[in-house]
Amino acid sequence: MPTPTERRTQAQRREGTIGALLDATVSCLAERGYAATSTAAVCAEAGVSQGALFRHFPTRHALLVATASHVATRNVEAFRATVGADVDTVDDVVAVLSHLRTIVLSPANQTWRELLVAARADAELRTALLPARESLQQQMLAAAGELWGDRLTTDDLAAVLSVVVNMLDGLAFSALDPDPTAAPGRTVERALRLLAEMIVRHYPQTEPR
Amino acid sequence: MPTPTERRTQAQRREGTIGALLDATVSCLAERGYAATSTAAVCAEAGVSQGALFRHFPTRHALLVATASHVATRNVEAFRATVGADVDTVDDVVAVLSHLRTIVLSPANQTWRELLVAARADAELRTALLPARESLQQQMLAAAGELWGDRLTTDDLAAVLSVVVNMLDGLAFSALDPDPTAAPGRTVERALRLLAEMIVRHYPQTEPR
DNA sequence: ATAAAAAGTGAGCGCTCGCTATCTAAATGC
DNA sequence: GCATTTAGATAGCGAGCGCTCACTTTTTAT
Repeated sequence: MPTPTERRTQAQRREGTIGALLDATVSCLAERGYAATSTAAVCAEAGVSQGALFRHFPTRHALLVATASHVATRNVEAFRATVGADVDTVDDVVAVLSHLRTIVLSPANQTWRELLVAARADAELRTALLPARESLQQQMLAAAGELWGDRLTTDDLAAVLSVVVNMLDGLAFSALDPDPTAAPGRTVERALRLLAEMIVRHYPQTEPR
Repeated sequence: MPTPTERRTQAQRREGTIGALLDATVSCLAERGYAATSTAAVCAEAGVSQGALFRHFPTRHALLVATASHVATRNVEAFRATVGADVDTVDDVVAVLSHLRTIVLSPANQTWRELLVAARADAELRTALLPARESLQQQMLAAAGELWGDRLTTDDLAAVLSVVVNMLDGLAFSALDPDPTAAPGRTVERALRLLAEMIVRHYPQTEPR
């Protein structure tokens, strides 16, 4: 006799399969890419039938948009978690940048980037992703403000944030190798340290606390 | 009677259609994205039949790889053309960065980036693109060395190049709007100027010429 | 207990994909 | 001039795509 599968309410069943589908979409996008994330692949990964998918999401587009906002909240939470340590020396900034880099290389961020790239050629997806993009940027700015808000103006903060996250995103795009630490020549580490040095030199600490 | 179509050698015909196919692939990738760049779409854009495509390229993969090296040479040429002006003041560096940004947003670079993203989920494409990637990076480093080689060591040059091009690539990925100049708040311009200021402060000019 | 509603299944439809086979047109070697 | 080789056109094949529909299973309301 198989396990009698304890009773669940309809809301619980619904929530469960929707969550499984969203998680499956995230991992599919992160490790197979946008084109290979077919509805069949997602359903296989989630362990449900295609009919179940199309009951909760009217179209593939809707599934992807829902996944986008799903990972967007995760991403901003991961970013906020980075904030917290004091950053005074160059080494402190290097540590923050390295930590940010691992976050940027996480599956959730890979997923987000994959959707952003797909949105460039897809007007519907682009407009659907717009609110999440703006909210994400705003929340990241707010989180950064809690860390360095006493040293930089909001404009400067936005500028340095743009430099840092865009550089890390660019690195993530050009880092095709599965093992990013085995980069030849350590130019990435050098670049991150250079950026840290430039930042602390340009925005020296106001005074020791 | 239709135009009698002046006589061409077989080599000329071959070269002509191959060039048309490569150019069509570039524009398709740049404005429709990787997934929508089907063999039918490329042939329609190039004005040839599918049979003609598969005569010269055994598979879609081969067409894309050929297109990759095609645009790679264009990109390094465009980058070299940027080198030439003296860069002493912050405004000079800002001008160079802005020019680099327009290059990075060009169709040839969009194509290259689209292929890079697709290569992340495609092992064959990834290995096929590897030599072009390395040669591109090396040539860009050499070109940068001609401009700033007298001020920076090779390692420092590689680091600052990594920071600059990765940030510009990241900007290109997050710039989904067709009109990049109409960005809200001018944070991009602020970020570019900040980066320029940090660079000239960190690497001051040795002496006036 | 039973009817209604919601959740989940799986076969399959129309369509487009990359690619092939068969053909005609054009250039080349003799 | 004629046979051979090369370039290009066209129809269509098998596979996979997003998605629908008739159906069963599970929960809910009475």
